[in-house]
Amino acid sequence: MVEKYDHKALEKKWQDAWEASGVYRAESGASKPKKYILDMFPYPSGEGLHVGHPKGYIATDVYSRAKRMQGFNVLHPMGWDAFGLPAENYAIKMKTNPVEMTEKNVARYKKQLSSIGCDYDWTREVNTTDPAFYKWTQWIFLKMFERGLAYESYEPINWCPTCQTGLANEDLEDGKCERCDTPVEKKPMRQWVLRITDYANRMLADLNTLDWPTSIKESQKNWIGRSVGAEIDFIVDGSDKLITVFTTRPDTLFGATYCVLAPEHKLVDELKGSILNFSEVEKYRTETKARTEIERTAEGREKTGIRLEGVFAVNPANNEKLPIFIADYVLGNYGTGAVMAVPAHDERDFYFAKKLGLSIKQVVASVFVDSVNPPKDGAEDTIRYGVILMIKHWEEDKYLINYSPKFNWKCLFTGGIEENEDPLEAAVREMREETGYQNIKEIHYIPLEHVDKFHAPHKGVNRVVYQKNIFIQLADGETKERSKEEKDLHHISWLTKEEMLKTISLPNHLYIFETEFLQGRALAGEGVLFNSGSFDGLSNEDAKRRITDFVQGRWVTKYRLKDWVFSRQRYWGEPIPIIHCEKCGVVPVPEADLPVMLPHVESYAPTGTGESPLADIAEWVNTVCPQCGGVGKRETNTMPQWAGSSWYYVRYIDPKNNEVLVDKEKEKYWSPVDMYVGGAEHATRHLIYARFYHKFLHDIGVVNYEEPFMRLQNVGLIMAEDGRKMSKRWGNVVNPDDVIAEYGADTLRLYEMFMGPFSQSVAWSTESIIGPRRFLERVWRLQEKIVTEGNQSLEMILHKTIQKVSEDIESFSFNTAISTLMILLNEMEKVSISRKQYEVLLLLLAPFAPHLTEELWQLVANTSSIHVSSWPVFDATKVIATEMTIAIQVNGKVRDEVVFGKDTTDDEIKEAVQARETIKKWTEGKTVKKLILVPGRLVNIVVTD
RNA sequence: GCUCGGGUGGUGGAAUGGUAUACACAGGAGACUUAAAAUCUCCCGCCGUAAGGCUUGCGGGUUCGAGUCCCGCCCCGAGCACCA
Repeated sequence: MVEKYDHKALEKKWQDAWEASGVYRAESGASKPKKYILDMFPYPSGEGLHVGHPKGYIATDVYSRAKRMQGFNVLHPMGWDAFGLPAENYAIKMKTNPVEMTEKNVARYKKQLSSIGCDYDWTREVNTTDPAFYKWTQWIFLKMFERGLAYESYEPINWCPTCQTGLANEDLEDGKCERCDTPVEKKPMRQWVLRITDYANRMLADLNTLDWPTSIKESQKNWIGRSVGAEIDFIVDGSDKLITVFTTRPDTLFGATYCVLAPEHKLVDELKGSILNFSEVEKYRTETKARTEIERTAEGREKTGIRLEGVFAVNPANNEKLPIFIADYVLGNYGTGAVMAVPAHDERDFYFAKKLGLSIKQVVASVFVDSVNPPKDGAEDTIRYGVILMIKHWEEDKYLINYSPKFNWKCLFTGGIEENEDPLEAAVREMREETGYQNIKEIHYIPLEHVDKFHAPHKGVNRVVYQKNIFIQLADGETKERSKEEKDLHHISWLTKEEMLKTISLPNHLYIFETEFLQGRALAGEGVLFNSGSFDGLSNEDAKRRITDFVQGRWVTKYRLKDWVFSRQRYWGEPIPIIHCEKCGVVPVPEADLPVMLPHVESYAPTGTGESPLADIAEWVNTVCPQCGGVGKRETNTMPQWAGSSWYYVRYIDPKNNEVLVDKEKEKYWSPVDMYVGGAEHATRHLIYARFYHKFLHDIGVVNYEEPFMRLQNVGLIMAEDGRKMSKRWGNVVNPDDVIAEYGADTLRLYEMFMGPFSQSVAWSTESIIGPRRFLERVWRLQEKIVTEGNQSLEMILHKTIQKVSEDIESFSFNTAISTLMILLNEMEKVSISRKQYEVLLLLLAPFAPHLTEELWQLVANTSSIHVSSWPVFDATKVIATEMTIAIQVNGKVRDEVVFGKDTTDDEIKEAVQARETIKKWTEGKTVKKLILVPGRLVNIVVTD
């Protein structure tokens, strides 16, 4: 009888032993292939960990242990992202020093991580608040400054009135501060900005080289927001001023009916003298400024704007004079801050034009291709002009449907326009011929023309018909008798609007009918040009370039991504290493003087003046200008929390180097990160910034590779049992210390990996954790069953398990790896096992349950650690089956199964399955039409009556 | 609105176009026990006494065969969004 599984004693024992022996230390420059496995380092908060936090750390621990056993030199470090607002706010609230507080929190985090059994190489620990570390954060800033990538700006930025600091675009969520949910204001102030937009294109292009989740790549694509279009100059009539617009639809230039400037556009001031209603314009601009971003972009908000009276823009395509507006639906900080408005083909311009009664001119026609008689390749295109009529009843809200039995169409009425005929006349003529009705109360164009394309078989040509769509309301029910031919061709009846929508069978006719009821719509899609001078008939895609060239426009690429607002008016961050000198201006701190230490202050509270608390410390602020030796003042803004986290992973490679940021040879060996694990919420923040930093470091020769993280896995949240997020506020937090005390670290680890797919969020279950615990106890008790001669039939499942567990760990499918181990255990319990067989189970389980397996490993007479032992090798010859189970289907339904020897021929199988009584029952009296045999799997007998 | 990802038992979930519901939890029955816990054995998608039928959000399609592929819709989650 063996001892009971005592997780408490055993976990403590091995954690101490591992620490003493340093088994997890990574050695640079070893001859072995490397794996760099990384967690997103935590911000050590005062609240400690809940069970959700370690999920990702357990995963990298499992992965790194497996990789070490598979013969890799593994780097698996951990550190602390300790600067930032939460620590500072907490320090203010608790009236403590953030430095001391950080030390205390780090110690607590480290203890908790160790109690989970994580295999970190603590000799490489980094901390962003350590001057020896932030020296290099400042150094990178200096290098960016040198290259013009860090610059001062006075543009209005996002200001959080609660946190009392400026914020980057990335720090907002729906126009609110991501930290405290306060709506941000626009505040003009001096700030430091990083030119991240210079890297937009490379960051977008290189996404293709990364093995990252699609969702993260998509988020980054959306965030960078590339769009390709044209810049086109409109001359302001009677002046030398130009309005340069950016558009992705230069093909619609002939349809431009007005121009819109952003309210803050500088041209408004330049044209002041010519604008007749300037005071009104000023009023509108003031109102706009007062609106927050949220108000301005609120869903469904009516478009507002005001015309600049007395000035006109000239459309370079046709020299038409167009009115100019300012409107806040045009943004000052995107494109050129000015647009050409094409209401027929842009939804926003359409609503604005409708509201202000501006003209709408269609220049692109949708093309509808007939599905029954599509145009034939090689046949000649002939152009025709036609009308399509929507006819309304003289009293009721009913419409005339045209049923053609010959073609089986249920549609509107159509006809051709004869030479020199007015389309409206043609419409009336066709109506009288086809319906017999005579008198008209109202007739108007439905404001969207389109093109129909089909093949006319009797002529052998393809027809391209430009259709004008026309609405007619009858005056009365007077009819004239139609010809027999017309009567046969057009069966007519009155339907309600709803019935029409259900009945009309041609998509183009349905489209016309709907358009009339919407009172027009913007056509944003593809089509062919008309009303566009010599460009008529071109596809709009072809027309884009040609019209841009025609008006000497420039083909350009724009990004949604904004430059990174990099200064914070707060205490707890890296000081920006800049000195302001009255004589020399902005002067960088010499490299030799780094780090610029963060001084101790009496009060950390933000000043709210746009200056950080550092500004109050005269002895720190006042310094000497390194250039002229005169009076200098230090920059008092600090860096955002993201600064340190944008490059920390490089420092783990060479954490103690005082000469350079990282030794380039060591960097070459360890980089890039092979596996990076963390939350999806970092998609458009940390993961964008770090890629930008890395590319910069590559450009200045500090690192060897273009991208920092080759593979990324997202960790799904662990929710509380009530389905909500775990939070003090809800009182639903589960503390890992309690779980470890009751079930042990190995059970916690196994359970968190078994809960479900790794990247998916799941609710914690107090009930389910018992499963993994029972499993470990059964593994523990299995040692009693070891005999000298193990069961040979076990070899097959053993090797299948080796293969499956290896693959599943590689793909982060830990839940199925564990279920495979459970299946193996179920099988092993049924038979006698050898020591070697038991050891395979232990080795495969070791990454998940490091303590238990280490103990058992040494109990069954091994002396070295299981965690430096070799991973079991999969032997394909061991999994060749001697027999196969064949399922028998009749018409796709499983009716029986039979076991055959592996050498049974196909013909033997086919014969045998049909001879079975269980199958005859289903095939009797029927003809076997077909027999499908899937080797090693099934037979499907297809029968008919 | 655009772009992704997803929808399978009571629950968490599994499934290269080839026996849907593996593995686990919960539940039920039994064994051991004075008893309970722990452990072990068996049952466990739905309808049906059974034979059998039905079942992967809904509706179509391709196929000998569809959770898986294609088309249309509904719902949930994520990112972007007055971005011209």
